[in-house]
Amino acid sequence: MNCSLARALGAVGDWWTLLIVRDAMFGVKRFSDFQQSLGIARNILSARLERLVAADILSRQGTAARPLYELTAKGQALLPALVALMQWGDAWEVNGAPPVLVTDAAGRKVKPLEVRSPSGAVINGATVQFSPGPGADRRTRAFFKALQAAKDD
Amino acid sequence: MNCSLARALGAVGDWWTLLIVRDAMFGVKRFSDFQQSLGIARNILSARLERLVAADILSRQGTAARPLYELTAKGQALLPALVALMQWGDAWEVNGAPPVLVTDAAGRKVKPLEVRSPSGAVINGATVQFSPGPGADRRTRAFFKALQAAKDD
DNA sequence: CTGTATCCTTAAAGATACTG
DNA sequence: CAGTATCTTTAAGGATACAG
Repeated sequence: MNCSLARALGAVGDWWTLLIVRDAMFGVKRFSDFQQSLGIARNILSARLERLVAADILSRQGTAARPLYELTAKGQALLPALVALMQWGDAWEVNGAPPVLVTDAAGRKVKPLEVRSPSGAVINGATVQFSPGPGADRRTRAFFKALQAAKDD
Repeated sequence: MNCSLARALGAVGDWWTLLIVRDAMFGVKRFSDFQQSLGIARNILSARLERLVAADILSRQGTAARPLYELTAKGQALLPALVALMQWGDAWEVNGAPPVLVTDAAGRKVKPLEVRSPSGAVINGATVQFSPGPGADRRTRAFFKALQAAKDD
């Protein structure tokens, strides 16, 4: 599919994978620790870790007998997406107080993520616009063209 | 699971659901348009739309015979998460140019999302910290305690 | 047009036992 | 400790036909 989101979901778009990445952000590095933390079956965890290493989101460090799984730069780059989802979950899905705080090194809570234009203005779901980019294929262009035509009605 | 991310994933954590929300952000409103845009089976789309309406992420407008699915405030609040994933996909998963641009109303590309501390300093995967929040249960607290102990080794 | 109802096939997940 | 190998069960998805 000609869409960045679909490609992102292809890499981290299932339940367990994102939770593994979250645990890795927390500092979990060992097979058994992931397994215990997530309550995931061993064979599933094994497959997911393998996929994440193949996708260069995790790297296998330590010894072969006692590996450590650590986030690569690509994996660390998922932080905004992860935080955005956690903040949304806190704001809209959880009744009551957030179970996990995201902070800087000094323990200060991070700010809510906001989409901003180059001028710094906050963009929301009502003001955001989408358009075909330079990498759009014919189908994507046709899709947006039809969408625009429908709006003009 | 005592985690905001898990709850977020429970609501929008499968492949199709997030793509439907993305289409809704684009401005797609009709059953047949979702179906055509995504290439999803009708029964699956039906089930997903129903779930999204039940979760108050979409609302059913228009007539009963010809409904329009529109994002609620809760659905629109997914914009940062969606944009974060798209930006990550563009930066790390796609070779070449981005297929879709996210812009403000004037057509200016939005800035990359960044996690920031209250002081405005950018926080990345290396400097971020996590800690149990007020809503943490015993298990979550024990988890972070064990994690801290492991780091002290 | 917007679904619902069925059937079928495949894939994912869990449990468990075993290996280096 | 860190997996692999198997087996079984369940759920998800797709195709298609039908209904309001």
